[in-house]
Amino acid sequence: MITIYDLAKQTGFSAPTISKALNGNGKLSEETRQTILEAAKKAGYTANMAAKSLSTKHSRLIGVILEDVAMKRGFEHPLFGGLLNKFRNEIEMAGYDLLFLSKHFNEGMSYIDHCRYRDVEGILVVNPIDDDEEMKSLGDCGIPCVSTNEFIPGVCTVVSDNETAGKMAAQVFFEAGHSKIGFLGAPFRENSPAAIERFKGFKAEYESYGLEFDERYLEICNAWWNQAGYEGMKKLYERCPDITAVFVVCDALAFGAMKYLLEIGKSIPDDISIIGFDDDTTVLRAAPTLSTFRQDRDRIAQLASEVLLQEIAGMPAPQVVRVPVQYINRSSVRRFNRVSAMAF
Amino acid sequence: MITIYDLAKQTGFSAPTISKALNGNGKLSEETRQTILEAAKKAGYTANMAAKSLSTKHSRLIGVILEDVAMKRGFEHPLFGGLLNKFRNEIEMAGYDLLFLSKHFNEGMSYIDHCRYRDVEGILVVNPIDDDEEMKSLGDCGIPCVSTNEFIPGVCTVVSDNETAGKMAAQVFFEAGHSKIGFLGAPFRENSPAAIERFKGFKAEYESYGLEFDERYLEICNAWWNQAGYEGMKKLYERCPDITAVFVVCDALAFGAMKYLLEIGKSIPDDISIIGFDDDTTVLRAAPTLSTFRQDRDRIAQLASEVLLQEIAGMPAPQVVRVPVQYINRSSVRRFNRVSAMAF
DNA sequence: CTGAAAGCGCTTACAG
DNA sequence: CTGAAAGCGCTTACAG
Repeated sequence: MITIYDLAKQTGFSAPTISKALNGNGKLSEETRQTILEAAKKAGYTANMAAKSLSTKHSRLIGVILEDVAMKRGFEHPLFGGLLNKFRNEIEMAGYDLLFLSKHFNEGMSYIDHCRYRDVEGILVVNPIDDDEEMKSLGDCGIPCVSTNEFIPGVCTVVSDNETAGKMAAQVFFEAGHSKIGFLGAPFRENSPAAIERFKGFKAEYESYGLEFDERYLEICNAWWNQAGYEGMKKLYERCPDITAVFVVCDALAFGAMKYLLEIGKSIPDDISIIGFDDDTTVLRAAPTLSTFRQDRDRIAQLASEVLLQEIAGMPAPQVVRVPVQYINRSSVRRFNRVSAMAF
Repeated sequence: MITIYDLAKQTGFSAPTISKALNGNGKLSEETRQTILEAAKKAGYTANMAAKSLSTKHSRLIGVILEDVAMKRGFEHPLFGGLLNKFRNEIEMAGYDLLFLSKHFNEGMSYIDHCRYRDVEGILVVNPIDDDEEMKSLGDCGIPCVSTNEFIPGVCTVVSDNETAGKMAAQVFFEAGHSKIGFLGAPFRENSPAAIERFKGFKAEYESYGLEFDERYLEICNAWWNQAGYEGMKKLYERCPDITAVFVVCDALAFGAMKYLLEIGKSIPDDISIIGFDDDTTVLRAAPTLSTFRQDRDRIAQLASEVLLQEIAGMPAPQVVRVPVQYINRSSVRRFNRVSAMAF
């Protein structure tokens, strides 16, 4: 391993001068800078980040909270995997590396201790454990922080515009001639906007048509996973067999719901129309292909990295950044003809 | 941030003594060790890894090569996402953190330079770019290395027993009464065992029944992705409409193949049976559910981490470690009755 | 424009 | 069993 001192010897300059040349700061004659850079290149010099980090207090590390227990699926999450790809690219362009925060060291080191241990400069919260007490203190731990789902006090959240999406879902169904529309939700957790906000928008739009939303048409599944969608759909359908459409709060649940409906001999969309949420990478595999709202993973990741980098640079961050969602019409929504549509 | 010197002042011992107590090495009286540990706990002391790393040359970092360009899908890969979850857990239990190696810094830093930059102690190669020249030198870069797919000179590969799986696929079909069996492959790349080995086993088993495998029944799709499976299946079927079964080299391709077959009005498995490979997390969503070979992500990850940790500890590694694959029978294979079966 | 000195927080021989 | 000294590779004021 070759160091700054080796370069110093080779070029005849001092270590601090080498450092300045390499980092492009301080005043140096163009000539010596060139000499040094060439020597560094020739020698195959690579800086040692541990030393840099120790003396500058800048580790160039971004901590990521991404859990894989229970229904959290770590890298396998259908939304967060793509988001992380993009976030990683953005952050690397800025010279940072990702470091996954963990509580698995020494009988349960906290996330914040892990950050101190590695001198992490910023934190991306993707997927914390439900109701993790530590989340409450993240906002004032002194490390810049951004979240891409959960609301955390004092932390900027970059998240899809769920409420508008909920409204759009209701609109799509209304315009296609539906009026008996079910809502298949997931647990309404205070800090997790996804399910609550989508329902809020959906209900508001529904009622803006002068109708009252019957709470019997709302079924909250007990998780975000296929089987929960299957069971939720069963309950909803058995309670309200008159529904002609269902807005499902995520694609995974929608697949479960479709499975149930197909099993009992219903046709989608002829008997029952479905709209999902996420635009899961595998949506195209199932038949019928699911109409859904695409969450813009790339945009969320990009904005999250921008906000975080700005915070690291000392600038303030907004409390929430909303990212528009796109409705993708495939083949799970039936359009009634004009007459039927006017009939409701 | 509290340091070892703070603890030294508080307890009256010297910095080296604090260090020994904290690390549990060197000879120390049980009493002073306890005093120091308590003080550290009380003060909320967290070691600084940059300093540790600089003085010990041990970063406790494992570099991971995981690309997301082209058909590589980074965190979204259906097999590698789960593998990484498990690998991450294993490696964290051993006190290491993951660090994703990148070529995105300073106009194209190499993986190896990235490793030196961060003092990475070991490398996991999950998903390199095809024919990356740098892979050739990885084996003798001096950093312990393990691969979970690609064959790399001088690097241990932990990988599914593809050849046996290929044999099993042929067996399953034969036992179900099929004899006109197609093979839908993916690019045969020299260093990438998946497609080649599965075909090799399949063909060997096929021929062990005294039949000759007609190369017209082999179709190589041009990628590992749905659309390629669709197109490959179209070619294969148009060339050999007499097939009653197809072994597809991965589930993603199988979904595309099934889509084509369903579109032209074929029934699966009544007209054509399909066996896939991987056991994609979303296999259950499509109808019919795909019979496939489950690659044991957890076991591969666990063995890879064991091998890597051992290498780091200075022990030699085997060249290849094979992990058994499990056939999962779902609903995409038709069983002919005994008479038909005897007829082939 | 360039360099000598000191420091970042920790560990490693080596004394005692 | 405990501590003084030196070093890991780099950077930051501060002189000159």
